[in-house]
Amino acid sequence: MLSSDFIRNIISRDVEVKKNQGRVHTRFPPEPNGYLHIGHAKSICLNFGLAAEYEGLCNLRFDDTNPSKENVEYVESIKSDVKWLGFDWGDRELYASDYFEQLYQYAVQLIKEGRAYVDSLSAEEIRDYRGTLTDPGKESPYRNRSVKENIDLFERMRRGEFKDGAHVLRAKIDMASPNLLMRDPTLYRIRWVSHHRTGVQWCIYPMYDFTHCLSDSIEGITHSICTLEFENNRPLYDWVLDELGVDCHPQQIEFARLNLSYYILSKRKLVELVTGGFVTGWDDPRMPTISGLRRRGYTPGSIRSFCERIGVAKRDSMVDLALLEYCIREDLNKSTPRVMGVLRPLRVIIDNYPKDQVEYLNAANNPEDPAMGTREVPFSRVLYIEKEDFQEIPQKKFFRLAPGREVRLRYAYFIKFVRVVKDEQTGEVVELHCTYDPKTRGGDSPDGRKVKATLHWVSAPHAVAAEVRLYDRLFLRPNPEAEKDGTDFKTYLNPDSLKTLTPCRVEPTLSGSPPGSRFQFERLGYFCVDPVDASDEKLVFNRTVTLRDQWAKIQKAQQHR
RNA sequence: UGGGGCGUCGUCAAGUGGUAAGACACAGGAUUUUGGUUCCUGCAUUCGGAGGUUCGAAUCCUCCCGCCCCAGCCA
Repeated sequence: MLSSDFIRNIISRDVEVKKNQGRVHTRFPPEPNGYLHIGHAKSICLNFGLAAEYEGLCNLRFDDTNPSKENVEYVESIKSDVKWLGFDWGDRELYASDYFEQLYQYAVQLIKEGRAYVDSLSAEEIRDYRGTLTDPGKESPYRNRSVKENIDLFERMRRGEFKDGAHVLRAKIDMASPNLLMRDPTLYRIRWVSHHRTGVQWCIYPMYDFTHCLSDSIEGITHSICTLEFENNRPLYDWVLDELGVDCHPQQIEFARLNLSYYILSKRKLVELVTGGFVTGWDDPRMPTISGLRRRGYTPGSIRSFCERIGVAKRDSMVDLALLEYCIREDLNKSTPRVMGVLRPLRVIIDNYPKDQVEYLNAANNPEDPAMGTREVPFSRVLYIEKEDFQEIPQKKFFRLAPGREVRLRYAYFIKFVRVVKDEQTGEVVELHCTYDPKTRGGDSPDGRKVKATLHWVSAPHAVAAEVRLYDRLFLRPNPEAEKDGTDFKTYLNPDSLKTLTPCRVEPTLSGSPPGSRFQFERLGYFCVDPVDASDEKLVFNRTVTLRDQWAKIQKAQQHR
């Protein structure tokens, strides 16, 4: 076993002592009320990973007990995201709503045993009766209704004789419990809402605490893994199963949910970003959703690797975004073809290059992997280079193109600066004139002369226009939710999280690239063809992540000096 | 101020009485036709704090401090 964490320790021990006959059966139980995000990926990798490691099974179970917030769009997105991440639930696509009848019968059993009652207090009254953190609650006047009356009322609740909120079914536990969840928790409420799967079949719906443990039990789950905030619910989880005397009593184990710096992983807040138009949708490449990361160009493997590296523990933590970026670079570096594209084009004229000549130069598709072959890149008298690769008055440690300098054009020639042409009005650099050394074809100098920089470039007449979207972190602060003064998290939205550049110039091999295809633009970063907005006529690239950038660090250090 | 959890490097995280793994980040250096990659090197005499037990403590005990969760007919 590669990784060791407290959950795997528990399960290993259980398997060793043949608990559950040595069987391991987990489940991933999303509520279909939003899209999955990278925090869910942690749970998915954990639950499906455990099942795989211990040769067990993992169910996909939708926890769909609150029809007013759930819908099929979410169900479909969740299925496709889990699948995309590389996991398979076989024929075990399950729904808590499939157990509604069974759950109802369990509730009846609880009533018959005198462990549940129909309460007719209003929601506000129930809140008042619950007490506070320090004061015990008091018992509802309806708490001692007879079993017969409770059964009658509960049946009529099901039949639809009452309005929303008229009655609820409550467990009869202990109104003085120091654990508020044990103060007669609600088990069923009346909701005249159509359910995305059961339609109008039901007007009463079971609550999470009643549903979850029993669904686990029904499915034969051995280890029910959830996040820390459910730790308080565990006594209730166990209470329900114990009172009902079910055969299968899974063990609930809680771990800390993921927090990622410069992002937000609260479903409620992500919904807010989507509905408020702060992003273009759930799959906006700036979103930490699985669909957003996918559109951004992240690979399933990189996300799985990330989830392995962050580990599993019980302490609240904030994982550095840099780790996620490390994982995607690591994956893409090995697998992605190199290509040249100029984001902010600056025209360069090679004065001594024959006017109508075109040469095709050989370029490696991936220096990391010769098996990926080579391609021919056209070179001509007029080229584009990156604006930031020229400085008229070079700053310290800048060793790209500048007056008097010679640099290499990748896979092409050494070129030497001749003169700069500026806009008379603005003083802006509009064009460069250079000369090339024909003896350096391919990028090597026969006289062994060295050059300090290699630039990427594109032949102007052959270049293909493209739109490039530069994405950056969504928030300015590492933890936008933690600002104590009550500031709204949206205050810290990064105004530069998206920069759209157009027209950019990319090498001709890129025309017609299929949606979703990934490339490394040399010296810039990893990009993928946007699966939504790109078309045959229009190339659109999303920047997945930049390359590590030593030069950017030097510049930053110089600024701070 | 009730109850339940958690505190090990900047960030994650192993460690379960025998003398602080690993990863990311960071800092140097080597290689390099991507200021990329790769490769070396460095990076917690110390585990929230204070006492105690022990030959020996991050691990056991006591007290203290800090952070998170719970008062939905949400999950």
